Amino acid sequence: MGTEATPARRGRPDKREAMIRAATRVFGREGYERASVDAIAAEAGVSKKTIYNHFADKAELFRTAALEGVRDVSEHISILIDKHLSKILDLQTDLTDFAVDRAEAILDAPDEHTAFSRTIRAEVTSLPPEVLDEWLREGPMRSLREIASKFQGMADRGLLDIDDAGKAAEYYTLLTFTPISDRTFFGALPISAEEIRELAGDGVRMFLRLYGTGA
Amino acid sequence: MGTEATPARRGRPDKREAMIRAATRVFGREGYERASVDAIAAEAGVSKKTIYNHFADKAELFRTAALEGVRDVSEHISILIDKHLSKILDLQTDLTDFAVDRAEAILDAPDEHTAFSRTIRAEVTSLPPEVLDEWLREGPMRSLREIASKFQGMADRGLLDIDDAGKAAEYYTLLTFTPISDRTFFGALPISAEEIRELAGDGVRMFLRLYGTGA
DNA sequence: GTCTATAGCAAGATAGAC
DNA sequence: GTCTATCTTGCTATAGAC
Repeated sequence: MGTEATPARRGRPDKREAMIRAATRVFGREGYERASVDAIAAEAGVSKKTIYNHFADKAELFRTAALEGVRDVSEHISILIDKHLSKILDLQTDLTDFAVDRAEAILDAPDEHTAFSRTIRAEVTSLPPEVLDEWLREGPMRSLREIASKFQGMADRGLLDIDDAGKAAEYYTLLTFTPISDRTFFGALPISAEEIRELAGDGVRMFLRLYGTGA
Repeated sequence: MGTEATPARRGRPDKREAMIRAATRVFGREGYERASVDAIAAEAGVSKKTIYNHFADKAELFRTAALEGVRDVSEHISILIDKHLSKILDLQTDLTDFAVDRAEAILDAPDEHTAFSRTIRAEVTSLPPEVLDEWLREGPMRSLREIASKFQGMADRGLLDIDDAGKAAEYYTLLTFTPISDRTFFGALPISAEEIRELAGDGVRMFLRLYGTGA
């Protein structure tokens, strides 16, 4: 009695987590269509039926992995934002360090989060619009909001010359993250740590030419 | 006698073209795995066997469509480069007009070239590396080279303040094309002509703050 | 070269025992 | 809830007539 007090306790949460982790890896490695539920079950160490007991179908498993995964990554980036953008000692250095850490967190993430995000981007036209919306809100838009908030604080202290903090955060991302993302096809092609740092540093220099105060 | 004088005459070139066009559309609409050779044959108005007579397998059909398609798009962009970047009357206007036309040529292309390019990007990890290399050379890298060449000419005439024309062309693309490409997931989500023009114009203003001479 | 028909297989989803 | 075994579908690729 009472063994199902919380939703999380239904069906052993560790197995559910194993299924989602396996789904993330296999979907990321193979893409949605090529990924077989058999392979996911094998990699999770459960039977296929167990997967169908927890998830209505392959699509629901994918959606669940997408939304839980993007929250994990966002949470990680949120921590990086606090670490690098709270107390600024040197703008060029701190903005570059954050850019490097963020690029590695997104494009070189463990547990195949990177490959899975690439699969999500490949499936935008097949994805239900509301799932894509939620993924964007919980992922890219959340990070953008948090960065904009830090930039506003820097502007208030005279460190940046900004009138629209949201736009500045967008250009910061465009200049320091997108070149790395584009060059590697979102983490699919290899890139050295040195090259990441160089691209991030170049981007920050450009960003400061647009938004710096010379302070 | 002599009906097979040129390779192009083998097997009616119009049918070959129809198959490649159909492949481009179906691969673009469905993605590689979901696209069935049956559907491609039906859309081309030929039987499936005819496809297998011309192409060894589904993968070769995909590769052929990829490389012929990227040449078409590059050719189109090459014409736009000559049209907008040869005689500069007003930098902001000419650079914006080119950015708008290029974005529409790539992200709103007829015959599903846009959707097919999106599928290629989704398949980078499954694609043979040499095919990806050739696709990059014939596509993005070719356009970049041509833009850099025009920028060098402008720098020589004192219109731009540039030391590395290749880098300038990369930043121009990053600032005027990538925001549109990112926002639409490479043409998957709709965007208005006004918004394209606004994003392109903003990007050019940023570009000129980085590379303009004030002339 | 082109078509109709089919072999052979992989994968999503389900049934039924425990 | 979990597993083994199976049903069913849809697809790539081929065979064989014209």
